[in-house]
Amino acid sequence: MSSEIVETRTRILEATVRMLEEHGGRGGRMADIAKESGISRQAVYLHFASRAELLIATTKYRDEVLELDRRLAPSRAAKSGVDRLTLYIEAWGNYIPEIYGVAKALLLAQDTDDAAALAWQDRMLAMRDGCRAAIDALHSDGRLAPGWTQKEATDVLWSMLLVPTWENLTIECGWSNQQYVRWMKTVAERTFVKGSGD
Amino acid sequence: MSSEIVETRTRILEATVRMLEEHGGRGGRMADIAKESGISRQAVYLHFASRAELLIATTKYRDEVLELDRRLAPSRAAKSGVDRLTLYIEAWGNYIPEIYGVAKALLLAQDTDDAAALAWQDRMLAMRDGCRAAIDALHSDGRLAPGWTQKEATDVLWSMLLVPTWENLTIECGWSNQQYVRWMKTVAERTFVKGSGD
DNA sequence: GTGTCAATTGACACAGTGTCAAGCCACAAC
DNA sequence: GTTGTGGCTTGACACTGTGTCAATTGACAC
Repeated sequence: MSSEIVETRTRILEATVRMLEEHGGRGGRMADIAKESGISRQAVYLHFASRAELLIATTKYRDEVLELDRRLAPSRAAKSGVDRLTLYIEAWGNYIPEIYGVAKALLLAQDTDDAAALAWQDRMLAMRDGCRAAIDALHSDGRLAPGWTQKEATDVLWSMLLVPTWENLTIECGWSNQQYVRWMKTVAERTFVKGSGD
Repeated sequence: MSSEIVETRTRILEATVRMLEEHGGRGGRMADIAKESGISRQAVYLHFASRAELLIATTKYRDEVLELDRRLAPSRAAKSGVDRLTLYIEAWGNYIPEIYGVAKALLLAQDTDDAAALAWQDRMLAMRDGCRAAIDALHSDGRLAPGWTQKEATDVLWSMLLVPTWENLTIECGWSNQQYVRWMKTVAERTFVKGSGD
């Protein structure tokens, strides 16, 4: 039955998630993942051609399971640019901790694997689109702070929402995720919104 | 003569810098570095016990050669908190591109090597001190924007000045370094300085 | 000459990825 | 009932890169 194929594949993906979440992206060798899946190391290669491919598939799988699209809906439906901006930060900021393990592994795999680098870049460019949409909405409302071009503002917003920044604030500085979301919103408002009374 | 030891050691360090700058932190295997130094691979191990140790030594070496301390002096001598903040961003922002290759390599080595992780963390904590000093100065002037605790403001400033953010803005977004410095100053002022007229 | 010391050569252990070939086993078709 | 077929197993092996070890060379110092 092909449902068994799917079953094994899914079992590998779930095991990968578990291993990576547990080790924070480090470790999680093919042999470990195989063991965790309850199959042989070679069997993993029957489903995924390489470690990079497995990581990429796991990333996509997580996005589906965690319903990234649904989480972004409130931002898309926002009535004002300011709302769009803060709702986007909220959605993304609450999403990062859920994907951190897998994301970190893919981030690290970039070093040695071009396919992984490309996949991560794709992922981040999709995230950039959300930033761009928020900045564009702000601009349409005439509330983009003076001095910014839309591209520059998008680039900065994008960069400040990157995983390493989140990583530093939460893991290194000990912030809660709530704290992260709250302050990123504040920083973004003060930085990008015209006349944000402080 | 021990001057010859130093000479070889320095030659290795210089070669390491060249290799890492060239490959943007990727590549630069021990064999490559040895070849670039004009000695055998094993000879490198006579001077540095491991790749991680070599990377750490190279980082320190660069800080000395590039006179990081001297570059930070203007910020330390600043009369106002606002000046201290912007001069610090300027110094650090202009320093990153000079160390990027080596920094990136050390950053990547963190994954597999605990000593490298520790060394990088040390390095970043030193950078955090500069951020803290700037925020403290701002606070002393009574110009820290309302809402911030000094720790939180320090954490955010620190995080936004991290190498990956610079990397994304310059390499990914194609910004010039001048552009990076200018906008980081602006973001920091709008975010942290009370009554920064926008 | 003898000692010392940096450096060389070449071999090897080890970890982790990825490949290959042979075989096992359950289930389906005829 | 035997013949496929497909998913999986086992075990061996190639390859890369790090780090170790031992024997040797060559220069310079005393």
